Amino acid sequence: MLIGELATRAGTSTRTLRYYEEQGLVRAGRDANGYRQYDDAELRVVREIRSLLAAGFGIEDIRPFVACLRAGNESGHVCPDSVLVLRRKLAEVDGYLGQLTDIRHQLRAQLDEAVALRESPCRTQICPP
Amino acid sequence: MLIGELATRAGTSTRTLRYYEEQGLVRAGRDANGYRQYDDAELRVVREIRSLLAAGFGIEDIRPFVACLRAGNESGHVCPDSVLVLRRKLAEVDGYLGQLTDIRHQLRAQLDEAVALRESPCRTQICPP
DNA sequence: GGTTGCCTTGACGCCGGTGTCAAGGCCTAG
DNA sequence: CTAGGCCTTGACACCGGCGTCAAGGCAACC
Repeated sequence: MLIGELATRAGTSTRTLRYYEEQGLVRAGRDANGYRQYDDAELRVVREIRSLLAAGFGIEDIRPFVACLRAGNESGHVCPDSVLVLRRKLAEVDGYLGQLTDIRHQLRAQLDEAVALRESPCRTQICPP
Repeated sequence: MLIGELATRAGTSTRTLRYYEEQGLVRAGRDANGYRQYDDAELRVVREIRSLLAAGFGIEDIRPFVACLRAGNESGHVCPDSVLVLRRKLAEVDGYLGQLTDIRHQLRAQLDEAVALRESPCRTQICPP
């Protein structure tokens, strides 16, 4: 499988695949032409990468998952190193959730306050020109 | 008030204040030396900016709030334009919250699955060297 | 006069995952 | 022979809010 086909099948671009290879995540053989030749298994790897990236993982975080897949596992997240990353990421996400929730409350409060002021009989706000 | 003092009082750096000025958010007069001279009111403006940035707003989003403050309002979020931005941001934040919540569920599920596999009598995972 | 500490503008670096363009090689079909 | 479609490496652009260094002016004190 050439790079264009893999890109299409994985729903991404050739540029992206070359980047993953540069980062040591994806492996490719070479044809006599110098064209990259991909094993069918790489499709799973690329999909795993894309899925993890979409979930907010960074390239470094993804390495153990790929290694886990390459070791012959059905899924990339069953190995100890992957589990560590999963735990860390879960804690991170919980942190973000907490912050976002606080921010949401603040926004809600400010919005309510602004609306209340606008609807009050005495309109106090002065707007820019 | 010179830039260093404002920076200290606002809890930020001179670089940051110059950047805000470059973005048209903060205003400064000039001494005969060419030194920036700040009005006391700018401290409030800078604090408003910092607070909004911390809440995830971008520079562009912040403009209406500053304009609102400059128009003489007690708070920057009572003007119509600010309210629009607040509404938009609230929706955005809700979107992020939804996504993060989904991701959290996925992480949780994958983590639980991995742990279950590890603790099962039949250890199926094969780990990388 | 020299040192210290403020100020000035200008400009590059970062982070991370791509888009995109350049310049060229390989292969196939007309 | 040529046109077109695949491939190659290399390298710059992006986004946003600064950090940080460079080179120099101004003010005040010893």
